[in-house]
Amino acid sequence: MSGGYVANNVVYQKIPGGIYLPENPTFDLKQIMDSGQCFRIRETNGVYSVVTGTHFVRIGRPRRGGYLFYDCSEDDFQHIWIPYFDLFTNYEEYQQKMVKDSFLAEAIQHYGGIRILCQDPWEMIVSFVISQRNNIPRIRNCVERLCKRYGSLIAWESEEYPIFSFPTPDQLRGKDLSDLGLGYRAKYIEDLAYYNNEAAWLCMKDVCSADEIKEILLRQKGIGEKVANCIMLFGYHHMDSYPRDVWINRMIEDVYQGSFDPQEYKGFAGYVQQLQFAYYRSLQGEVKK
DNA sequence: CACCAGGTAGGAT
DNA sequence: ATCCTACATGGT
Repeated sequence: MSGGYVANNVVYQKIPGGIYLPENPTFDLKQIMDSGQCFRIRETNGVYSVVTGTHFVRIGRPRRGGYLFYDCSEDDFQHIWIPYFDLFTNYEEYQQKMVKDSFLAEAIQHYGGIRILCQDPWEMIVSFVISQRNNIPRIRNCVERLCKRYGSLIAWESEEYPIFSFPTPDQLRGKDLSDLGLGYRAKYIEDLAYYNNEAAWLCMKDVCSADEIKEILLRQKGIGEKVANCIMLFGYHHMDSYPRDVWINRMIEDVYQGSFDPQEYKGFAGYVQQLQFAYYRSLQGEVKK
């Protein structure tokens, strides 16, 4: 199979029931699922299910190999999933600029399939407010409970497994979130639901500078420097954002003798951060391969 | 029963 | 400005 359709420089094949996309060393769904930037990708029997907004897709690896199969329309593939997975960006270019650093060169060997997803800003705001002083499996559970309780039913992954959208500010407004296991973060999210609707958070990207958006984020209770940087990177795709959490700080101590300047990687510092985060955690035995 | 998890707010130096 | 501590919940 060669040639095919092209959208945003992405070459794909259209077949009945979905889309075939050639496999690519800079796109590994398992690595992305485990990277801690998204909390809603699930894997069952080798099939990944992904939700963004009110869209849902299953992605599998066909027997013959070399391709990923997307269970979606061509329209959704072009307008939802190519942007979501940032497929129009060439991550090999970033990687080539990173190999002068031996730790990053190793990180590419093990986690070069990570990309920076383009996720919904509001979903990132809530998810990363939940993330503070919390661990990744529990963040997942909290997000899932929120969706199940207040999101909209949008699809069925299987006969017994319904898929819910992430609840919008409108859907959360006025709700009591104290029984979802969110702990002290529930109040922050209850208040955030009043600040803006989902579309307003989204279109801020077109109206405001990155500095202005970050400033607005930092004014919210429950959002500090680290969470704001995560929202900027994963929600607003501000690739120069370099979130510093406990792992990144430990890594900088261990690997870079206490000083690392993300400015050296202008334009993709957030990608560098994700590879450092994933690789360093794996070295510390925090994640199982 | 301590300690920890992709931190932050609010108060005291 | 920088340092300190409480903070909900669930898992080792």
